[in-house]
Amino acid sequence: MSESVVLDTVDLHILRLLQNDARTTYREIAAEVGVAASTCLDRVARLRRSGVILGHQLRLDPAKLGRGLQALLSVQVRPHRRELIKPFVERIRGLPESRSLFHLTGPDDYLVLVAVADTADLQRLVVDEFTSRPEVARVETRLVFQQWDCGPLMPPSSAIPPATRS
Amino acid sequence: MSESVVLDTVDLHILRLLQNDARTTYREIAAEVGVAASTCLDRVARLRRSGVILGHQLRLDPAKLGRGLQALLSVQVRPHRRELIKPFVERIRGLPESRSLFHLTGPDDYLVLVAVADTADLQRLVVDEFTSRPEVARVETRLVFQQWDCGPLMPPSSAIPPATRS
DNA sequence: CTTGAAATCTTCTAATC
DNA sequence: GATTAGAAGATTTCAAG
Repeated sequence: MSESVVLDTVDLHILRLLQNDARTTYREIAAEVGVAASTCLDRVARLRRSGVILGHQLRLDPAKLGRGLQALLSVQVRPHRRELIKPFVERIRGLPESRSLFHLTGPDDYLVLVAVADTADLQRLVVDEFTSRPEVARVETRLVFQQWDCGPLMPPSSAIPPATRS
Repeated sequence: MSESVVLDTVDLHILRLLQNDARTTYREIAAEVGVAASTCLDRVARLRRSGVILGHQLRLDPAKLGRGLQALLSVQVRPHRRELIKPFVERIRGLPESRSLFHLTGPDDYLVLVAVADTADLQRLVVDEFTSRPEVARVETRLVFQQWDCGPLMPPSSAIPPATRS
């Protein structure tokens, strides 16, 4: 299902440009990469079909939407059994405050990134949606001072094939 | 700089649709929301100018790009002084393995989400780029079993104004 | 905010390599 | 099989009301 895909330099160039700005037009990409616009369309369609491209997402500023405070909640769910964790995950994903959720190794099972209005809002969230729940054994809250997104996601250089594609 | 912005129901409706799929056309949005396409264009341009919309991003599957393993690294930087942390942050952001970086409250100063090929790659990364660095006092590594993105980011209902905008 | 027209972009087809 | 150029169809964008 999630096997690695063979990408040539054209695919990589297109991905780099689109990661920089997902609204870049096929004409611009074509001019930059040096192929026809219809080829770019083809390549992007293939990258979508093969699952490399999962979707196009809008990045919003939580602070501008009245959610100026972000926090990471480390959560222990006990007992850690399927019939308990599935509803837990679905409930957390559905919270309007949740931004992303990780299932991790280590003593803390889950890490939840939340965006809230202020510390009072955070307290309400932690108490009402986490610590007061029977399946939640422990919650550790850390505030986010600052967050950075990193460079484009690229395959390791060892994974880049020498020249042509299959 | 990051003050909250007044959004009416049209803005919110547009944001919800675009967060669902950032490639939704203005015609579709217009039909759904019940305004003219040019109004949608206007609204989106305004949301961009006001900083609510930070950009359009392509979501990629790391596993398909030969980075099938993700991990979270909790890092203590000592001493925690500006002249040390700025280059640290810039270096981490520049690593091809880094996906996002958080500066946090609590004993661990930074949390880094990284995507690597396998555990050998992760070990190399941790040793070469973290533990062997003089400013890095401690690193704790946790693997990501699974990750979920949560629902659209929306303002708290208390922040939604009654009817009209300025 | 809307309409409607102009400019641009996407997408398809047929032909080529 | 992949790519191209060009045409046809959509979409975006602008000007005017």
